[in-house]
Amino acid sequence: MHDRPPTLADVALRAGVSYATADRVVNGRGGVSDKTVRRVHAAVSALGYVRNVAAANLSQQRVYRFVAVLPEGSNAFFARMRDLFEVAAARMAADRVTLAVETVAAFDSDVLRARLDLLAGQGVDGIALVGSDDSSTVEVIATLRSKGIPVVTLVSDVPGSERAAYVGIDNVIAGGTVGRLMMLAHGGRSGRILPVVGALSARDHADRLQGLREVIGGDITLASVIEGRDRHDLVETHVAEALSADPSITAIYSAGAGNAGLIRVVEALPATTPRPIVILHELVAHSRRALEAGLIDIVIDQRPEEEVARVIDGLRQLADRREPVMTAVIVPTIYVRENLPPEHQHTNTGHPAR
Amino acid sequence: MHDRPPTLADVALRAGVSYATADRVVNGRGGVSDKTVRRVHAAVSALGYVRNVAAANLSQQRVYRFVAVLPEGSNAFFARMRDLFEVAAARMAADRVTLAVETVAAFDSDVLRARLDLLAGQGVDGIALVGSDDSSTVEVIATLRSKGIPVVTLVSDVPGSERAAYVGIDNVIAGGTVGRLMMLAHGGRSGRILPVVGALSARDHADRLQGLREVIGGDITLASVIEGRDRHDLVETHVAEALSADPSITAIYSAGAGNAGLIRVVEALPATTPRPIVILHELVAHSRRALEAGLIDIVIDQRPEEEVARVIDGLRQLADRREPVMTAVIVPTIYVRENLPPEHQHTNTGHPAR
DNA sequence: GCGGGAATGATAGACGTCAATCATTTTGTG
DNA sequence: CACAAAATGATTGACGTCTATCATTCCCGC
Repeated sequence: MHDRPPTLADVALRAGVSYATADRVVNGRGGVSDKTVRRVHAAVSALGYVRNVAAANLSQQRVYRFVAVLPEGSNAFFARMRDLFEVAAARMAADRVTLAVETVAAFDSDVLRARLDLLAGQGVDGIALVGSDDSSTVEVIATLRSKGIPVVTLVSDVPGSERAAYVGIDNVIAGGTVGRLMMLAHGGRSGRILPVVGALSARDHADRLQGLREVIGGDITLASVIEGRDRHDLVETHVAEALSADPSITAIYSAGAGNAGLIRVVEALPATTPRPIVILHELVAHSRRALEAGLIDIVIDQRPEEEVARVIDGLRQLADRREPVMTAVIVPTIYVRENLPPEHQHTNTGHPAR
Repeated sequence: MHDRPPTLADVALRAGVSYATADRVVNGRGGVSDKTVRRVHAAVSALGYVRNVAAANLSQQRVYRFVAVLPEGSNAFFARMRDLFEVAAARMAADRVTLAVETVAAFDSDVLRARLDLLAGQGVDGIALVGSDDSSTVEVIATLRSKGIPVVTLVSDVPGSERAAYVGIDNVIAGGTVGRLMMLAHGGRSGRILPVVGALSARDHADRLQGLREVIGGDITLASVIEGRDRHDLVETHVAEALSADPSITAIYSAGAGNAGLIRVVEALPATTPRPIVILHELVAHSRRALEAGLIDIVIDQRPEEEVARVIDGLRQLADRREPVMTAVIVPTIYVRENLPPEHQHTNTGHPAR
């Protein structure tokens, strides 16, 4: 028979107490004798009672207000992330969760601070932001926290801050993964890897290089690091120079952005010699095309979809004061030409109301 | 100000109609003039109304009853999947979704059929099952469907059946991914891959081999296929034999189960010569340990966690008659030693009620 | 055994939607 | 203009939980 799930009224009946008492127990309002508490708990587990969250949320008419702050600009990765947040926001509207996506000038911590201060005054239940490694951000997070607004860092952590959680990959692990693949691709032969980063001072890029170094061994060496400022044009010229200057280079690892430039260099390489092994980060339009065209070998991706999902999940848990919240480590994913996920749609796929 | 999300009453007011009429429109009950329909729709989008699913579910007191049918036995992969389903079931109880996990003797379609017939009579809202390629299963699915019970196939599809969706990897793609990695690992040199499957008659294993064949080229050849019946002992003896018989083997690809035997062989290999490249499927306890120990190179995983999540999602959508449901293609994931996800906990992490 | 505080009971309104029912108004047709 | 049919309005109870208030019973120390 279709037995409906037990309600709190059922529990009260079973425990031989009134609804009010059962409610006092399950909601921890106090003023109930130990004996009765035990009786109610026994009834709860005997019946397998779980409170109906739909009803609970309805009665409390709880509304979650979250804000995601992303760096603005044309960077393909963050554009995708913005997109993902917006899709997620649309889908969550039905659950009374509002998620506003904001952009601030990248790395301008004053603007960020001003914006966050403003938000703090408006009853926001949680904030997700892309961390940067300066003291100003640490302070802002502390301020928000003191006002009871939890902050989740995303993609890049703010070490030493009071962020409730970090959602993103461990960049040392990502670099190590690349190192392992480089070892595999060289198969015991000697080789020389050309590392390309945005800037060595950027924490995440440095971490990736470190991870790489920890794993490679044998006859694999590193050429001197190119700093491309994450700009296509600079990466292009510097990599082209390095390749012609050092013919012993067998592989390229780009730990940062500006990969369209790198891809152009590879494309222009003479077809006579085997091209170097190329591994780079983030599956976006141009890296995807290059992978499909066989210009590069592997893309390491941090799965922004999953990051977005976890951020929202984490924010919701925090808003419900349901600690502890896990520091969700996302593991970097390896894409080759064959296991690419279906191309991402730009259209907002909102569910029609039935 | 904290404006609460608009309710249907707000929409009605805005549209200048009664609540009843607004309800008729949004729930498609008919009997409303076109003009009014348009007015209501305009109000809906003007206010950004989204129906409160919590309230809706509450009023309808909808209970979803799903069943997942998995093959029984000690197979590590399905044991993990069972686990995942059970954890998911516990977590979903709060949402009035019940998910029963059942096991039937693997590949015994008569038992499966009997079980499913029984379930069909008991008001189940959806069934997930691991497909097999026989006509009996096709029939059962058709019967269920005719009774209005949607079926989702999992891990292995039932081609030509009326399943509403398939959740799992495309095995040709998985094999192709392995092929690409094999090419990369051989780096232009010649090589010989030893393929190990459970049985060539198994659709999924054959697909994986086909995918492999499509991608490899150059000087890479395939040794003759070993059929290990997915049994550790058989795999162990056959692979050991093949390796000593053919010293030109540079790589092993195991498309099926029984990999503990394969790992034992690799472990026993003399340390003098470089060991072959080893790629196999499914991240379970023993494959994980082998990867960590450097005995194997790569594990291809189908992310059972994601599959479980999608199955449940899909079943819910189907139960709500919210077609069309996507045939969710899950992309195989590549694990090397460095990017392994955190070890999976066997404990049920149920959320405490607040 | 009496007073007082603690424990428990009883009950009601609110949340937003769904699914009814019945009453009333508008519209179209001859 | 009358009349039926179509469209719309008005209203109600139910879903399960939360929160609140007030009434009642219990137990303890004196």
